[in-house]
Amino acid sequence: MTAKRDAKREDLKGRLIEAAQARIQASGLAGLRARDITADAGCALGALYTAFADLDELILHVNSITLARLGEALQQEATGAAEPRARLKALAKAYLGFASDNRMAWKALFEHRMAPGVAVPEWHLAEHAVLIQHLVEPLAKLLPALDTPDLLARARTLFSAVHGIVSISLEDRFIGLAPTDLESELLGFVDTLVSGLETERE
Amino acid sequence: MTAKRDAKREDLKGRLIEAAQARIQASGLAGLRARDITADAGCALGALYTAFADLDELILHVNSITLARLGEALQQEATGAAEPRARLKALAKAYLGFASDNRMAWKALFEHRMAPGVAVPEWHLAEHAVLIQHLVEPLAKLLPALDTPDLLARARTLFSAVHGIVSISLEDRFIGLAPTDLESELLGFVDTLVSGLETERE
DNA sequence: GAGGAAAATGAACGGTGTTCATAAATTTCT
DNA sequence: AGAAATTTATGAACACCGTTCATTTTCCTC
Repeated sequence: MTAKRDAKREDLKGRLIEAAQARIQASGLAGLRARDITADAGCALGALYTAFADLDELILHVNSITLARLGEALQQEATGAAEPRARLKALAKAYLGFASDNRMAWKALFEHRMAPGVAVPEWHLAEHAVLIQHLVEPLAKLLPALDTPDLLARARTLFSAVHGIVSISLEDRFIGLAPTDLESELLGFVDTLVSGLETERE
Repeated sequence: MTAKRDAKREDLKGRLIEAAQARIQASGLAGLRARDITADAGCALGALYTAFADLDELILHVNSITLARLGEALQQEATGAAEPRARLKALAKAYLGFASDNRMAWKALFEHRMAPGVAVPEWHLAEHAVLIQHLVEPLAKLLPALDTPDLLARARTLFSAVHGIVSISLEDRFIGLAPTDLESELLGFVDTLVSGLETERE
């Protein structure tokens, strides 16, 4: 029976993930240090490498949890309005809300890069894909003539556009908008795009 | 007369910028090493810190040059078509073309982060703002009722959306589109958005 | 409980950006 | 033009990073 071993191992993994999550939330991905994480988790520096292959793998697990939380936030909105326009706007608003409420964790999702030549694991790519799935259903109602591959492409494009708007606004690179202006700007954008889709359908 | 001093100083700066630019183009921002740059530029390691405050300042100068080249690429397209729809599509296409032709340099524009607590210098923010300016004129034709602040907000939103579509597609995070599909998807997006803007105007 | 296997430890390693006493080069003064 | 003063180039040294590994400690099997 190796119960105690496995339990300790899982406990250590959990504490490391939690510590890394807290550090990311506080100082962002750039401020993440293996020595800080292990100190917070109450273990030795080397213990991190008995639980995970390297820091990247640990970050991937933190991002997994963030994606799950983001997925829940979107799921709540997706079950609300039935009309495609209202639902897409609700999803965009929820995405913006999550991003500004969990700024550092959300930024980590897209800032993190694997070591050169190392691909993102398949299971993590699949978790990202879920974000797009929420858009397919309302888009299908809006564009009944499209087949599945085309719908997926449109959904990915729409997600990318919304992500770009949220992303650039929450960075300091361009002159920022007030949060309330950002929301109305984003919802206006979705409105315009939906109107365009309806027009083209005719 | 301090002519020789200034000339040498400018020459050193130029060689460092050129070396950094080549390294970024070859291995990206993540593969940039102070020792590699100074070796390529033919100077000692410490010389970098007599020409620039730190690596960040050097990267900022490389990004400046990239922004200037991107600006030229957009300028060429901006003087072509007169119709707003055609011009916005030409600009989006040019942006995508520049991004895929200069992938590493383009990525560096948005991946680079200053040290924590240090703001991006004003002169560099201004260089970014130029990207948006190209969109204002065609948008003004499309939306004659809007005042300047609103036009700027719409232009920034449109740029962010196009940037998001290009950005996520050129990364490996989501399932990628073939380059040719990406272009038609992007142009279709601009088409839809312009149609939406025309509809709402009525 | 004894013996063996697995895991935790933290000092040590190689590599990073940055600094700094020293040396070289350039300008200024007489 | 030559000497003194000032600025700049140098690269070894520093602090810090992720990661490794011989050693110790803990846990499982018998």
